[in-house]
Formats: sequence, structure tokens, C-alpha cells
Amino acid sequence: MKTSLRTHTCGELTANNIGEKVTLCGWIQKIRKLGGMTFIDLRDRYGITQLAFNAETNPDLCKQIEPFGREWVIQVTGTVAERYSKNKNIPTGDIEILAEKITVLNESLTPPFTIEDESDGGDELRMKFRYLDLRRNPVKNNLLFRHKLGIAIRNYMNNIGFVEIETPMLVNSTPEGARDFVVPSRLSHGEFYALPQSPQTFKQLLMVSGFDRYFQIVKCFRDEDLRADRQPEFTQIDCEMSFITQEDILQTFEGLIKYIFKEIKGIDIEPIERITWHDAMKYYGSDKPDARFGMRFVELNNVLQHKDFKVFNEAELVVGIVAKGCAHYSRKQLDELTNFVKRPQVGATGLVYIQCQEDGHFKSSVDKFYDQNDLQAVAKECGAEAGDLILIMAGPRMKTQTQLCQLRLEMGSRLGLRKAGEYKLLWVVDFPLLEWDEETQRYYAMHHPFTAPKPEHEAMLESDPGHVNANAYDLVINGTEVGGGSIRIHDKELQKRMFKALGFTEEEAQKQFGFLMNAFQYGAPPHGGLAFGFDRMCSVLCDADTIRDFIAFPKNNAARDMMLGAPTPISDAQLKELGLK
RNA sequence: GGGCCGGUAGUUCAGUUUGGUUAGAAUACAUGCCUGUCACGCAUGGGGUCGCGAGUUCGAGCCUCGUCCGGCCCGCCA
Repeated sequence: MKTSLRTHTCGELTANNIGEKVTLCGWIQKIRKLGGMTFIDLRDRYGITQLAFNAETNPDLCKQIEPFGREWVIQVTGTVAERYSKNKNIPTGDIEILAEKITVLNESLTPPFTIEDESDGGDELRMKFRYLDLRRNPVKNNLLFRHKLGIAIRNYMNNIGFVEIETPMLVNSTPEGARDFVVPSRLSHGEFYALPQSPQTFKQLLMVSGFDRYFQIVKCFRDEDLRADRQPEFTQIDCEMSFITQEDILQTFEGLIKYIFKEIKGIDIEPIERITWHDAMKYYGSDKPDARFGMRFVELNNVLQHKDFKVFNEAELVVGIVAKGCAHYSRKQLDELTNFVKRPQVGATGLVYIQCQEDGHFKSSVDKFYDQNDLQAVAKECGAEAGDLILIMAGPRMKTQTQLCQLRLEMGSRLGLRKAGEYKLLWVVDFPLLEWDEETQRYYAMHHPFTAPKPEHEAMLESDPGHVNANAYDLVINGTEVGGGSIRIHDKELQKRMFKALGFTEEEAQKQFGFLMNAFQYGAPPHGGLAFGFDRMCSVLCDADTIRDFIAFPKNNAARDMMLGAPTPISDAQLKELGLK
């Protein structure tokens, strides 16, 4: 790293360099004054090197460093020497620099929080001073990880013939899907660009153009509410292929995922298990199950709907899970679980439990309605053994599945079954093509309107649209949706029928997606693809709770950049120029 | 649109349940002492609009209402 200002970095000098004359540049991490001796820890991206100053042999230099403070930027020239007492905790701990000449490159205010691995600064403050936060190892290492992952992906994709092509950031707004961020046009007053939610239509056009293997690591924008794992601008690894079937896509990207795990984590992963959307919902109550642990749903309608317990009898679905070895749960613990599912976020009306006690006796919150034989039958159906706790919920099918899913995840966490460092990957396949929306009384594309129905279901597009399955798939890791894609429609007529099923008039479809359907008339190849969430991939691979940790300058809860203060009002002059005033 | 948690020194927090003299701790910062530290040590010191506004009260960091800000979640996110 030799440049005009330095001969080495602060992370590379070792005992091998003893006696060499070196020049280092960096930030002052810490000053330790011991009277005659003063030590300065000098930090840069690469590490920390100790500088030593002796008042007896070099009084002038000691005088010079008197006013120095944390985070000043200095250049130091000196000789590498072996330490009297070594520091085994850092790579450069065997040596120090006997300083001979110091140049102050820049002074610094005292930072508002400590620049250490365990900083004293809270999230809010660190976001406001993100450039200081990024000096800290944990955050810096996250960005280095992200870089490494990006490079690995580009290498792999390049090696198997994928071409990276950039697509526009100023596109047009469409009503389907997420809300768009819009950009007013100065040259065409009253008209707006939209920032892309994904390069979806462009990558399909690139297939028409003959780039049969395309990818792009690309920013996408969605104006929706944020979460720990959702930012308004985020990065996708966007991919598309021609002349393929779903199987080709799953194989190709299983290869990529396998390579990533090996290259980045040093882990050999098992072949990725596949589960249909239907089974995922049935056994986990979720289209993105955390399959690190079992605790699968067991449907109990047949076993429990023969007595006069109204709640169960009137329910569309009665379903339970088995918590291994939890029969000993106290009244308080069971109440806690009941309160958990009753919280507005889960919204259940109640929770029924059966304790399978060690003595073979069953104790339950519905003892009034079910005798020991009934409870035994439930235990048998669930595969519960003595010492286990059965948790049962009932109600409308979809709603109950979602609620029990949350309880399952909660139990998984409580029992330590969601282990960091353990990775369970799933392809969730055979998603429904369409989803009925009660509010607007129409079908919406579950994935997007360019997704192809399964060929054998194509005929039902008009007669029974709700039961058409799609050639669509998601990659799920530990309960996080890391990517998803589909085989696309490449036929103009089928695309027209799809828009019709979605309630578009022919004019609307032509107006919004005419460019795509027109392109399909000029030799569109069969094609399909998928996109991975790059930020999420980083966070999942590092067992982090939030993708913010892997974004250099993230937005807060309210989609604000706390450092810039963005968004901000603009001047009247700008508004006028844009035709907005 | 909704639920929950938080806002007190530069910073991280305690104090709020049960209103009552001068609001504490740690850390950071400053000064002094200290020649082998590396979480250096010791001593001293400065540092507060208790987010903001209104209300209740003899009296509010503490109670009530409103509001702003931050975080997590539901809705939303093809």
C-alpha cells in the first residue's frame, strides 16, 4: 500500500520488519500517557500499530504530541522496534514504531461516540454520524463482506456466461405492485418518471434481444413502509435466462448459492430441498418457512370436531404443533404464550394446550370437553410423547395458519432451535399464479403479471383463475425470502389473457405494457429468471437482524437519511421549473 | 392507518411503580501526577431546556392530555 505519503499500512508490520524505517498514516485511536512514556494507537482500515514516544530521548516530539486528540489524522516516520511487552491480541502486537517525525494531516473534533468495536453510541447517533460509525470494525467488516460477496457473485456469473448489463433508473410508473418513487420531468411538465421497482421488463426485453444469460447487481426502489429487513432503496442480483425450463433455473442458481456458501462461509451445503407452496402453507403456515427445526403443523379437524366444543366445531381449521419437552410449562408460561398470540400483531382469539405428562396423564385447557381418550388420540395424531406440550389454534384456514406460524417461530426461538450459523435452504415452488383481493374484488398477480401459468393449468386461466399454479419459485434461507423468480410469458396472446384475468382492459394493457407485448411479436424466446435480495443475502449469511448493517448509508424507519436530513423541501424556483407550482 | 417500547450530562443508562432539600453512575472530555501501557492507573474538575407544549398540584424528571423524534411489529411490500 505504499504511496507518496506512507510506506506501509497500520496492519501489516510484524517482527519481520524490525529495524526498518517506515512512514505510516492514520487516525489516532487512543493516547496513553504514562509520564515519561507516551503510546499512541494509530488506526487505519487495515489495523492498529502502536507508536512509542520517550520523553527522555525525544523531548521535542513529546512536546509536539501534547495537544493531540482522538481521531486526529497524522503521518509518522520512525523505526520498527520489538516491544518490551507484547500484545498478543493484535497482529502487529510484537512491534511498535519509535517515532522520529510527526506531521499533523488534520485535526479532529472529539467524536460524539467512541470509535470502538463496542461503541458507547446509540443507533440514532451512529446513523447521524455514519461516516464515523463506518470507522468501527463491525460496520467496516460488514461492508467488506458485502464487497467480497459481490465479487464472488460476479466471478461465478461471468464464468458461466452471464453478461452484466445496466438498465435505466428513470422509467415509467405502473399501478401494479409496490408504490413507485416518482421524479418530476422538467422538460415535460405534469409528467413523471418512476424509479424502477426492479428491472423486470428490461431484462425480458434483453432476452428478446438475444442476451440469453443476463445479470445485474442493481439498485431497486419501492415506496413502502420499512422494516428491519426492508429499505426503500435496496440491491438485487437480477438474473434472466433464455431457452430454459424451471429446472434449468433452479439448477443454475443452486450452483451459485452452493458456490457462495463454499467461497464466503466455507460451508458445503446439502442439495436444496424443494417444497410446494401448498405444503409450505400446510406444514409451516408460511410461504417462507424456517426449516431449521420441525414442529410441523398437524391438522386436527377429524380428531377434535366430534365433541361439543363450539370453538373447534365451528372452525374451518383446527391445527396444532408439538413443543418437545415442554409439558412442564407453568401456568404463567402458558399464559405468556396465550398473550403472545392474542397481541394485536398476531390477533388470535385464544390458545388451547395439552400437556402430555410423564405419568401418561393428559392435562389440557379443554378438559371440560375432551376426556383422556380424546386427548390421547390428539397426542397420537401429533406424534407427541410423554413430556411434550401440544399447542392448538383454530379459526379460518389462512388466518389460523399465519397465527400458528408466528407461535411456531416464537417456540422455536424459546427452545433455541433457530441456531445462528446453521443454514437450512429451501426452494418453495408451485406458487399460485393469482391472488384474490377482497377489497378491490379482483385478482392480483402473486408474483408479477409476466409470470407464466403452469402449461397444464393454462386452460383454467378464464374458467378457474384462482386454482392456476405458476412456474414461480422462491429461495428461502432460515425463514427469510432471499430470492424469487419465475418462468415468464413470452407469447403475446397469453400475456393478453393474463392482463385480462387481472382486470385490465385491452387499452390499459396496451398503454402500460404495449412495449413488451409488441416486443413479443418479434421473436421472443422462452425465458425466465429470478432475483436475489443482495442486502438480505448479506444479513442472512452473517446472522444479522437487519440489512441496515450492510448498507453504507441506510435510511431510518421513516425512510429518512438521518445524516443528510433527506427528504427536504426544494426551493420555489425549482418547483416552478418542474411545473409543480 | 394501527399496536408495543424508548427519549434524563458529549455518550450509554439508573431514577418514574409510591410527586417532596442541591437529579446520580459509568464512560467520554479537561487539568495534574505517573517510563512499558495496550479497557493503563491515581487525583481533581467542568458538564443537565429531564424531547417539546399544555394541564393537575402548595410542589412535576416522576401523574394526565397533546405533540415531535427514534426503534420493533401488523397492515402494506407484484
